[in-house]
Amino acid sequence: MDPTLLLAHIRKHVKLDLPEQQLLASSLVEKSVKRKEFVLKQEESCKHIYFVNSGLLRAFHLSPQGKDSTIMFATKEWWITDMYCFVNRLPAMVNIQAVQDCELLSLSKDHLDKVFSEIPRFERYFRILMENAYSREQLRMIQNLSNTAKERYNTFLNKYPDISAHVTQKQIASYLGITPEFLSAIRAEKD
Amino acid sequence: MDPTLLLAHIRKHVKLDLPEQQLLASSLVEKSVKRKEFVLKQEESCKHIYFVNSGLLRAFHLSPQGKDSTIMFATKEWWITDMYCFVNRLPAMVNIQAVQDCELLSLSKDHLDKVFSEIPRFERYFRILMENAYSREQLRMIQNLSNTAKERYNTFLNKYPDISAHVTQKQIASYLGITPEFLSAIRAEKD
DNA sequence: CGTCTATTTGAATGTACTCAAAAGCGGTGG
DNA sequence: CCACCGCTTTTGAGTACATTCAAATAGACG
Repeated sequence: MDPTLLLAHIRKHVKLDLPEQQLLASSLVEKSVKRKEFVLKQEESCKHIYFVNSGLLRAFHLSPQGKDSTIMFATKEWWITDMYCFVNRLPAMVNIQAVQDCELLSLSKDHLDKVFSEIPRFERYFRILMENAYSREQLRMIQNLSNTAKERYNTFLNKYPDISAHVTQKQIASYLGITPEFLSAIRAEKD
Repeated sequence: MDPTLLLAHIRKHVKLDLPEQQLLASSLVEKSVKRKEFVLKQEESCKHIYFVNSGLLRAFHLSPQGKDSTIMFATKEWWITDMYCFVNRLPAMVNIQAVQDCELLSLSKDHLDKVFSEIPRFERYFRILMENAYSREQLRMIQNLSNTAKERYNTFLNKYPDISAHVTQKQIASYLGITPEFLSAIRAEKD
């Protein structure tokens, strides 16, 4: 169990003393997942949130008609879960699957609540994370509403070069909300 | 300055003692805005977050081409600001305008940070708010990606009956990411 | 090497947009 | 109180964007 990367990430936002770091570390469980393996499946209960030490994950929703919509990708230093179902203790609406082999730190809802109570500065760290996550979603919403598919594709490439290099076009299309065929056509346009 | 509604809202999530309530109240400034008046304009600096005591507001982005995209509506008991620009102290990307006459409580970023430091339980309240806001955006994203305009329209009507009753179709269309003409066509369909 | 999936290409279709014009509705001033 | 003005909503025709389906090609993995 190596919380080094997480502690470094936390340090960018708040200071934890040594006992706090140890308490946090004791709440974490290491989890390795292989490429294509699922960390969470739709309809399952979503009791954990994951910090990515290495690798790449994709969160996606499957509609009743089978349409695949990518909610987010998560790489090194990102937290990922089905937040809605995690906080409300409801069955998951999204699948989380490894795109590459991953090393994760897993934190259960019960442990998280305990850590919040015992380490107010960790709750601050999380408040900041949630502000950023909310802001990011809002920004994505603005862009989805006001830009064409082509513009959204270029924005995605610029914003997440490391991610776009490791996921398939099908997965990017699913993130942009278009079909793989149409993404292919967009890419074929000169410039 | 009447923080009654806000204190009641906070009480649903955390307990504040009397001195904490008073400290919070002393950080708030009452603000009345008339129908059509702007609380925030794009490019301005976004230094405040607003709690809605009464009335109805709309946050929207105007693209360089003049396309109007509604980010959110806020009614009684909602907080509203351009969160991305508020937390990062950047010029606003969204406009916030009163749809109806409003009574607001305004809280500056500096005061908010001070309140976070002095009242950890208020920071918890905010952490919960941000989790909910993030979850809600994520849910909206799933629906925007996987549902047709007609389905999104029906979802909106069911989810926010009080809002849909008070905003124009043009504003709903802008929230759904479609043109007013197309929304009109959707409504005209039987069933 | 063979199989499975991703990507490309193309034709036909459907969904949503633009533009223009008419009809409806609400607020304001005479 | 009514008439007018401005904005919203509706309607329709023509167009553009994006999807579906099918088939061919290319890549990745065991």
